[in-house]
Amino acid sequence: MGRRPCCSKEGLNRGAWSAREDKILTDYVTAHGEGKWRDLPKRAGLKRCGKSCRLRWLNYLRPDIKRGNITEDEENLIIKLHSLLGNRWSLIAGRLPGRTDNEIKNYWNTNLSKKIMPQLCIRRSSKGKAEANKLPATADSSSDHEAVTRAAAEQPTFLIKTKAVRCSKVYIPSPSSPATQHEHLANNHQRSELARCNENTPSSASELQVADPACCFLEDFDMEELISGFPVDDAFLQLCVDDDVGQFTRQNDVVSTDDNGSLWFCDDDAMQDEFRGSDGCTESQIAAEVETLASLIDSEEEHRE
DNA sequence: AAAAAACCCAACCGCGTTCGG
DNA sequence: ACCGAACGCGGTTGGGTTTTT
Repeated sequence: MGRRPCCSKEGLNRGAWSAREDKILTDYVTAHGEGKWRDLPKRAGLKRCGKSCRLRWLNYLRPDIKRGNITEDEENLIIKLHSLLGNRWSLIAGRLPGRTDNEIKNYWNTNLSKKIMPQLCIRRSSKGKAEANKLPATADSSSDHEAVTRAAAEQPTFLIKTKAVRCSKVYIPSPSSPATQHEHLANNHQRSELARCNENTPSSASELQVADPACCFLEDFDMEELISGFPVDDAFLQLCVDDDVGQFTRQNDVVSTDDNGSLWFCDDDAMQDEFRGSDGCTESQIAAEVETLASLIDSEEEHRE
């Protein structure tokens, strides 16, 4: 059974939006608020798919949208966040007020990816691609591809794997290495702060100042996702079996430890091996990155005030 | 000046996740 | 617990604009 299309495409406008359509959509959303995108076109009298309306509103018409002129600070933040989060554009955009995920994604693809990884800069153009499609793969093009793959593999990366792709495992590195004893999560107080963030309990500003800046920064991230980069000890293990955090063990995942004492919420040995064998990303590197990011954002917010 | 190539970004598409009945 | 609808996300495409030849 195929997926039902989001709407009937027949008789609908496609492509660029006209000023009149923009006005209709803006007026409608201003009057009725966001949501119910599927019904919106009919109610507003637009010949557009609901999805298209949503996208147009979120990426272009919203009043708080900031357009163009990405500042150096924003650029640095994007680079930093991308190194931590990868292509999680919506998360990155969430840290850049007024910027949309689409804008950041485009900006990354057209500007930053070249700056960061010039060796990966193989132009994508519809014409070029059409040409490429016409031509059989040459020795040169395949070696280019290999070079790109190699460069990508060699590129140091400190990604926080915020969402498992086709896998629900959560990997918690071993506490045994000295590097795992990094300061800002080394005591139970801070760990409990972390747990509280996870409960989505609103914390007062003063409370948050007491907590680790990294924790404050992490407050509105999905802690279940981010926790994969943190060390584990007995107290944390206990948290895992408590109801509040017990969600880590959902979906029939099996909690196990490996030879290094690392904790796995996954019973797939092959995947564990693959994950372990990936890059050399250490907990301390992640911690340092998060801390840097936290102070960066703090200073940015101070600057705005 | 014209054609081709490159660039840029809005919009589309399909899939995964969340929500509500 | 299940299922379908709605939503949200990230990858990709298409076409307008700018730059190069």
